[in-house]
Amino acid sequence: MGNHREHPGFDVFSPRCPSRQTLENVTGRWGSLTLAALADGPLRFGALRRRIEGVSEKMLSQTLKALEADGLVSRTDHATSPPRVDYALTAPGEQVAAAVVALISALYAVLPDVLSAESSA
Amino acid sequence: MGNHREHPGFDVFSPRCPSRQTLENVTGRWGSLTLAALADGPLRFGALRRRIEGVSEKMLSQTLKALEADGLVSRTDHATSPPRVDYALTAPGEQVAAAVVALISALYAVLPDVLSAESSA
DNA sequence: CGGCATCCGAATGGATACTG
DNA sequence: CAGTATCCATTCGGATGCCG
Repeated sequence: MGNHREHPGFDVFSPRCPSRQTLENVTGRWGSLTLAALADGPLRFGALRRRIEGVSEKMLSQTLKALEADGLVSRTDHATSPPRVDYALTAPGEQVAAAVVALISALYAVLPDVLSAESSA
Repeated sequence: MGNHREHPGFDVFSPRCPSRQTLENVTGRWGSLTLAALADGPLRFGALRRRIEGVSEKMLSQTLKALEADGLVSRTDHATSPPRVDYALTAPGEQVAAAVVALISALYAVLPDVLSAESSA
């Protein structure tokens, strides 16, 4: 179980499958970090920006829009002054974010090997 | 357990942490698909190219090089005629690839929700 | 077959300035 | 604070041609 081949309806290897685009939104440059950041709980725009170091306003905005369009992230505009907007994971978003966090954990686990591989290059 | 916060030595949210670059290699446009493809076993360059539909020769070559430099993928040149080069996951690569496959599985599971979210946009 | 080198248009993405 | 708009440099990435 747990193998991607067990979902006959979708094929991420095919450019025409919608899963491909969603995969790119999720695994894109900022997508994975955004989901991982929100896995710890809802965050405001500015807090997200500070948490994901190096992301520009523009890219964060774009990334959040894509994830929101995918229904993985929800946006709550409190319409107050000063403005306050919260971003949070939806139920599907939680599922995907958990997998992203697991991937990052797996990465951390092998990073010592990776670093020694790079130093011997 | 399984949370990324449990690895104090590394922080993927910091641009200076080497894990960040590796994460981008793994989750990059073609990185995740390459790892997923190799999760089923070693493949030759051409087979890989056919499996990952839409990837160009140049990008596949570049992606494989990055993953090889990270020590996640191994390259075996049989030096025969006609040429034959096999790509396979290393032990660390297997760990990461398994997490990628799990992520894709999670994605498949929520895709119906994603698609309905998109259609109502 | 499995590459690498080059060219070039397209897309990405950051800095800055501006708005509600 | 939470964006949007514009400009611009960098990078991406496909097409082509060549090599062992």
